[in-house]
Amino acid sequence: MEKKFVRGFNLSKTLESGQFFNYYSLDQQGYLVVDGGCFFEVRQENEKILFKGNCSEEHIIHLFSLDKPYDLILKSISKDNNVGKAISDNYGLRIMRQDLWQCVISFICSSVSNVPRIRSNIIHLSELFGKKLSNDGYAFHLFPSFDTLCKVDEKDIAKAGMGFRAKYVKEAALWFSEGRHLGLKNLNHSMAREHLMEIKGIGRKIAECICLFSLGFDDAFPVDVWIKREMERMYFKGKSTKIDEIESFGKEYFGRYCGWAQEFLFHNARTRKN
DNA sequence: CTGCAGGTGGGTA
DNA sequence: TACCCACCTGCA
Repeated sequence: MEKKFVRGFNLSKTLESGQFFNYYSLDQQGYLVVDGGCFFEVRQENEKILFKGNCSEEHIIHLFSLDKPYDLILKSISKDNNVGKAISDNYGLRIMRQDLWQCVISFICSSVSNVPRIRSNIIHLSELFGKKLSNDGYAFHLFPSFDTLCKVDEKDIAKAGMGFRAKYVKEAALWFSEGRHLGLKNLNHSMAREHLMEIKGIGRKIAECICLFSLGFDDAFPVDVWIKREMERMYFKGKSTKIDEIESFGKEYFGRYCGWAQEFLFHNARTRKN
């Protein structure tokens, strides 16, 4: 196991916050994390993370955004008691930057769905089409490549249980195999979002998720029904408000790290009792 | 059994 | 532009 000292990081909260789906719980608060073709075992002991796998420390730092100025970010989005409380309840939660292809498929699967089901879709896709590996006496699968999935029949993709989204998964695989994703990392936020929306099954909200959870645009602000309800309650006196209006309010109010504010509010709304 | 869920695309006025 | 509704499937 390699070790790394970390501050302002909570592994469990980050992995289980609904931004990332390809992980398995192991014994002793450990996880197996799969990020595209990369995998590692990881666990946290206070301000130390222990990890072992086929990817570098740099990859893990990038994946968990450990290179970003956490306390500065928190300070910049701490506008009021609503976010302040969400932050203190979830200190250590970070935005990840996961493998682009895996992120695209995960969020295509997210429409009108829920976290357990999205995880199930991703894991089934991996079991059906991803490379099988063994590690310390257990087996798991890498996430299948787009080159693999673009040769698979849509009907077979659907066996992973994503229903009507299977055709969008297939379309995304073809889009990637044509190399359409290659320039994405050089585009600015709004160009990248527009480009992603060329894929059927990716609209505004999912494109923003990919910008935030893979491409590292800290000012992406996806508005789903959870955030919508939460922000209507907090900032619009409970009045039903258009998604566009909530998005522009969020960007204006929270500033260049508004995506991080979104994640804290989202997590807060989703885990609230009752 | 019915109804609904972390959106989107396609159709209509 | 602004609505409406079907869409797979799992789970209440």
